[in-house]
Amino acid sequence: MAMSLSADDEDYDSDTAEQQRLPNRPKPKMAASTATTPAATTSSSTATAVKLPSNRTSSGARRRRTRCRKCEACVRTECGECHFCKDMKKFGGPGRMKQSCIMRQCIAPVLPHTAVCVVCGEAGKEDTLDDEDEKFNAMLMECSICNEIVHPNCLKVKDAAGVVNDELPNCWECPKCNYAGKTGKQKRGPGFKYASNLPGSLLREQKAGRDGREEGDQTSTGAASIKRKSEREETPRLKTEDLPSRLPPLLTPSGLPRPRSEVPNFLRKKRKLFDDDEEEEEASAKKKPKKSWRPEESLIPKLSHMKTEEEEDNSDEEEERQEKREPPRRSFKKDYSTVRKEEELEEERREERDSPFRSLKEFNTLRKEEDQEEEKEEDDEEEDEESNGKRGRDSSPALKNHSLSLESDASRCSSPRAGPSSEGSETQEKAPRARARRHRRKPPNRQLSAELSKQLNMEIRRTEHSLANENQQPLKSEPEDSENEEPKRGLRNGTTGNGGGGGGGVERGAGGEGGGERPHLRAREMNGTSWELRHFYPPQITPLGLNRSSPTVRPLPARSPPKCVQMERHVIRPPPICPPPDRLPLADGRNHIAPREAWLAIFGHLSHRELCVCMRVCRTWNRWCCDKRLWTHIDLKRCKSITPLMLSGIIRRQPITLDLSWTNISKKQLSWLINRLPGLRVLLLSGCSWVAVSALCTSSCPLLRTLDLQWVEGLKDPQMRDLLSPPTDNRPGQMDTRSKLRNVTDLRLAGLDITDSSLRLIIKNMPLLSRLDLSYCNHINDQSVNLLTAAGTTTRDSLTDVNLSVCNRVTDQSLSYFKRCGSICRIDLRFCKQVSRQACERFIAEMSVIVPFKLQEDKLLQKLHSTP
DNA sequence: TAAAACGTAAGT
DNA sequence: ACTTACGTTTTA
Repeated sequence: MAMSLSADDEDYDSDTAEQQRLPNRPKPKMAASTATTPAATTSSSTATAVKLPSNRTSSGARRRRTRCRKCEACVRTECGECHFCKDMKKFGGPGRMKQSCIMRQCIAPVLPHTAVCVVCGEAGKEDTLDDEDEKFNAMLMECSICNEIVHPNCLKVKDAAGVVNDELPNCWECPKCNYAGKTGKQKRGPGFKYASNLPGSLLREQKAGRDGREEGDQTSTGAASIKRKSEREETPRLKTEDLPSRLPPLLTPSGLPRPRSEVPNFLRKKRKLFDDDEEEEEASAKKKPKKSWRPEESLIPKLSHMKTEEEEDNSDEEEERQEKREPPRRSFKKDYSTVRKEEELEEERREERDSPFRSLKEFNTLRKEEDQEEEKEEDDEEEDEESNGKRGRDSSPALKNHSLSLESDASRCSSPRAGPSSEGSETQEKAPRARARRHRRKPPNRQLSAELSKQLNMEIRRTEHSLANENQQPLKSEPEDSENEEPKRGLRNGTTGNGGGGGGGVERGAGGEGGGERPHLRAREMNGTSWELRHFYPPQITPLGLNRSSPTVRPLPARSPPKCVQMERHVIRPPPICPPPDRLPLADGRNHIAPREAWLAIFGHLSHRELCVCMRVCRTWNRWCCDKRLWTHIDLKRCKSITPLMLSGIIRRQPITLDLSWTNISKKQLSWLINRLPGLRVLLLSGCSWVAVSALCTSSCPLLRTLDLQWVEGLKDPQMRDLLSPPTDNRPGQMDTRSKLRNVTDLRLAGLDITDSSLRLIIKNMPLLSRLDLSYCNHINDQSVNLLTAAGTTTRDSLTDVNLSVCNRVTDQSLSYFKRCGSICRIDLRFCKQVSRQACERFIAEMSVIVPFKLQEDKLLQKLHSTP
C-alpha cells in the first residue's frame, strides 16, 4: 500500500503541494523532517478553523477521522494485552507507538466535529431533517478521491452522481471526481487506516496484484474502463457507467444518514487484491464478456448460497450433499467460495466436483444474462425499496432471480473490477436513475450491492454490538459443544466429526484428493504421526487405526489464496449503526404485523443457504437475515482457498465459532482474522499448517475457549512452546506472563507429535482446560497422564474430558492416575493397546464410590448422568 | 516488508 | 492543557 499510496500521493501532492498542506497531510515523501514543518503550519491553520482552506479543493488534504465512539470497538475497554496497549504508558509501556488498542479500532471512523463543507463552511445538517434524501444532501460527505468535504446540496453539479461508500460514514466519491472519471487510486479513502499497522494485518502483499484485476472488470465499460486501464493503479471503483448516471447520490436506505454503497476504498483495494489474482484470469476469460458484475459484498459469499440453489437444481448436488452429510446450512463456506473469481471457482469445481456449488461457473455464465436483467430490476426495486420494503413484492419470482443475482454478485465480487464492467453494461441497459443507483452500489470493484452492503453493514454493526455482549445467544446457533464433541464422535464413527460445524465439509474437501474416504477407517496402529496421515484423514474422520506411515496427501491446499493476502488495507468498517427496522414494510406502505424478532425466530430455523435466499427478498429481510445471531457459526472447513472477501465476510458476521479446518489459510490471513474477531470463542484449525497456526503466537484472542489444532502440520513441541508461551516482548515493562491461550478450555491436539514438555506448558498455561484431546499422539504415555493429574496442577481439577484414544503408549497405569482427577467425566482410551478392559472395569468399580462411571464403549469411560 | 516511531489533529 | 491516536514516515 504504502507504495501505491506514495505514488498517488505524489500526484496528489504535486497538485496541492503549493497549496497549503492540510493537517496531517503527508507531506511529500521527502524527508520527514522537512515535512514536519509544513505540516505544522497547516496544522495551525486547520486547528483553529476547522474549515479547510478553499484551495484545498482540488485535492485537499484529507481530514483525519476520529472514532465514532459508538461502535462495539469504541465502547470496548482497552484489552491491555495487545501490542498497542502494551506500548501505552498506562500499561507500563513507553508510549511511543501511540496507537489505539487493537480491540478498539473504530469500525466506522467519522469526520471530526470540526469538519465543515468547503462550499458553505457549515457543518453537517442532517440532524435537522427527517427525510432520508434530504438528510443525505445535508450531511457532510468526504470524497475519497479529492478529500473534499461538502454537503451534496452545495454541489453545483448535482446532476452527476456521487458514489457513496457504504462502509465508511460520510464517505463517497464526489460527483466531480466521479464525473471526471477520477479514480480513487490515490488513496484509500478517508479514515482508512493502514491495516498494516495492525499486528495482524495481512496486508502488504496485495500491492502487486491488486491493481490489475480491477481493471479487468472495467474492460467492458467504455471510457472509464479506458481510463482505468491507463491508470491501473487506481482503484477499481467507479466505472464509466458512473458517469452517465446523474442522479444525486441517494441516501442510504437505512435511514441514517449514512453513505451508501460504495465500497470503501479499502474494500476496493481488497477486492482489487482479489481481483488481481483473478484479474488475469478473468480478464482473459470472462471479462470480455461483460457480465454485469455487481459489487460484491462480503455478504455475497453468503449470497452465493443462493446461487447454489440453482446449481443444486442443476445437479444432484443436494443428494450428494446429503450423502456427504454436509449439513445444508453449512454450505456457507461454499458461498464464500463463490465469491472468488471464476477461475477459482472453476478450480474448486473441479476439485470439489461434488459440492453443490460446483456448477458455479456454469451458473455464472447463465447468470450473466440473467443478471443483467436482474440488475435492472433490482435497481428499480432499490429505488422503490429505499423507502419501503419493495422487494418483498416480487419475492417469489424474485427469489429465483435474486438467488442468481446473489450468486452472481458473489462471483462478480470475486472479480473486483467486475463491478465496473458490469456496471457499464448495466448502465447502458438501464434507465438513468437505475444507473445512479448502481453507482452507488457498485462501487467499482467489488461493488457491493448497495443495499445489501448497507444492510449488512448495519447488521454487522449490530451484530458486533451484540457480540460485544458475549452473552448473546444465537437464536439457533449450533452449540459449540457439538463441535467440541466432534472429535470424539469422530473416533467412534470415524466420521462424525465436525459435523458440528456444518460438517460435511470434510468429506468433500478430501474428495479431491482422495480424501474422500471417510470414516470408518479402521483402527490399526498409528505409529508415527505423520501429518500425512492427517491429511488423509481429516481430523474428525481420523480412523482410529490408520497406518500413519502411509503416505498421504494433504487436501490440497487448493490454490493458495491468491494475492488475497493483500487484504492490507482492507479495513472493514461497517457503516454507522442503524438498527434494522423492527417491522417489515409492505408495498402498501404499512408494516407487516410480525415484529423483527418474530421473523428472526423463524430465520433461526433456516440454513445459511436459505438465509441467503431470504436476503434476496427485500432489504429488510436482507438485514434481518444478516443478524449475527444467525451466523454464530461459520464453517469454511475444507474450503481450499480463503480469499480476502471471505475474510471480510467472516469479520462482518463476527462469528463465535469459526471452522477453518483443512484450509490453506495463510498466517497473515489468520492473524488478520483473529485480530478482528474479538468475540471468537471457538477456532478450529485442524489440518492447517503450523505456519498459519503460528498466527496465534502473535495475535490476541483472549476469549478463545476452544482451539482445535488436530493434525496441524509441523506442530511439535517447539511450536507448542511458541504457542503457549507468554508474549515475548523485549521492551521493559511489557512482560506479560500470561499465555494468550490462557482461557482455553477445550484443546484438541490429536495427531500431533508432542511430548510431555508440551503438556507441561499446557498445564502451566491453561488453567481452565477442561477438555483435552490427545488422541493419536504417539508420544503420550502414562507419565503424561501423571503430569496432567499431578498434585498442584490446575488440570488435575479442571479436566473433565480426556481423549487418549489410539495412544499406544498409554497403559492401565494411566487409569489409576485419572482417579486423582476431581472433575473427570470422560476418559477415552479406545484403541489403546496397552489398556485393558479389566483395568477400565476396575476403575469404574473404584470410582463408583465417589462418582458413578460406566463403560460406554470398550475403553471409553463415561461418567453417568453427564455428558461432557 | 513489517514494525516502530512520530508529528500533530482531534477530543476532553 | 492534556490525552488519545490518525496517518504517515522511519527504522529494523
